Amino acid sequence: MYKLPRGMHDFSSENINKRNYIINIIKKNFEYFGFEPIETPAIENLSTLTKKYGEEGEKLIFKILNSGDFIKDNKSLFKENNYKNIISTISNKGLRYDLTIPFVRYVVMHKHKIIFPFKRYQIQPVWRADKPQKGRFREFYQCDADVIGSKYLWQEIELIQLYDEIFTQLNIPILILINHKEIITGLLEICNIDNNYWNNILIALDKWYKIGLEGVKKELLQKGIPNNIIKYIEPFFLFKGTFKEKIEFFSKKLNSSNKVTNGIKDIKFVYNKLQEIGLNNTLELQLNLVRGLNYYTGIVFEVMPKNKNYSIGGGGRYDNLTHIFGLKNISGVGISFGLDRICILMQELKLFKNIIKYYPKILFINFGNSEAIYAYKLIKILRSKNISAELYPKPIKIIKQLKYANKKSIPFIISIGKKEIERNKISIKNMILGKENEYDNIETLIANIN
RNA sequence: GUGGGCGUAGCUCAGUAGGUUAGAGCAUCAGAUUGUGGUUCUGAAAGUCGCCGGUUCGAAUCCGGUCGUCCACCCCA
Repeated sequence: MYKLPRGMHDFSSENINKRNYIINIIKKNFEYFGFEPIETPAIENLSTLTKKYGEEGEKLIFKILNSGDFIKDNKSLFKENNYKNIISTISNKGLRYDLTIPFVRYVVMHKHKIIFPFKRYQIQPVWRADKPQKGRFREFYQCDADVIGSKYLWQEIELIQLYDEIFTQLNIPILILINHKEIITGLLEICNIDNNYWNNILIALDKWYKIGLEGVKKELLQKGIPNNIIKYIEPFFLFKGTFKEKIEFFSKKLNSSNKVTNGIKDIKFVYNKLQEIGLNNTLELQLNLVRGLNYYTGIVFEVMPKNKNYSIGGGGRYDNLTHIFGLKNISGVGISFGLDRICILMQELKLFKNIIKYYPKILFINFGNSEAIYAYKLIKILRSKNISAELYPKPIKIIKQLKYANKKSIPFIISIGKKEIERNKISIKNMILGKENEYDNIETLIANIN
């Protein structure tokens, strides 16, 4: 039998309808918030894709083989046994890995005609050659909204409102976690922790909600972080309290660091303004929220469904991303929605109940060629009035045709046979109530079924 | 990239001390005197037991490999 390549999935129309429902709400709000759509190609040059991702990321990029007979021209190539050289000779293109890098590339390429700050959104699939597991596929959609060219915190405030609004409309109660990169790095500086340890510490912290405090401590010890340092930083991550109490605690204990002070100032600003504007969901300061080791530079956020411990969205500010593409001093901030996980979650929460199936509303029974012509004249009128209608393609037994309607949950059946044509009536059956009605013309029928 | 579970009909699964012709339910298709559904009844079709190789007189069953899948780890811009 046929198999799909690893990590690839077909989507049924039911899936698509559900996904479109979510996408429509996201898109609508993106646009209400002033973001404009762009699309970029699935394939980018490897030189573009590998600008930021580093060693680990590069392994996860799907590479596309160059066309032509590259063996003929590089006879000695495979004898070298150097994987990197071989790859760079036989492949210079790859599938995009995320939407941010192509976006930054887009901004740099089109900067002459872009009005800054540039607010764009992008909803497209990305591909990663990762080993698939729960909620992780090799092809999946990202929904990103980014602002580039403004470093003011009002952008952060707006993006949090965007999260708040969209998840409210999707009926998903969430927790919006927020943190600032400089609070953590400042803390690490105060502890005099060797730079070489930073990555390991950040990675361990990022797993907090997954493996818990003990897990994080264990991993830190394993990575060679001295126990006294763990003891020192522990209270900051354990501190329980309201948003305000946390801010006070951190700024009092860590005021020796400019970075921390700066980070707290930003967080405070965002928090206070949002309090005044008002949010439907809870905003929480969470020091162990890390996200993107060398990517984000300022405020970072993450969205978790209430009472679940996984993320369905995240983002943050990145100051140096355009820099690597040669565009200096341009700050960006963005958020992303995990479409597939949101879909799985909504299924779990049974939030798809009210989504209309896109099956035709009316099925015409096929009685034969001459009756079908008569039917099609009515179908044309119905379709022009935005009522979906179809004719059963074969003049087979009526029982069969009705069974088909049943299976597809088509609510109405119109039978135009010799009887009806002779009497100049239209007979429509409501499949839910089991009742049949007759109308003199299609206009009164339309008026009555709505 | 590392480790583990799983792979039998379209779907959910039975089926091992290795032994004739591999089963069930649901779904599908056909019929129950030809213009009205969901029920019921009868019947049919459907599988190279993921694939390749090995052990054996004989393999769905044991062994090796491979592909797919699920889970955990690594990582997640």
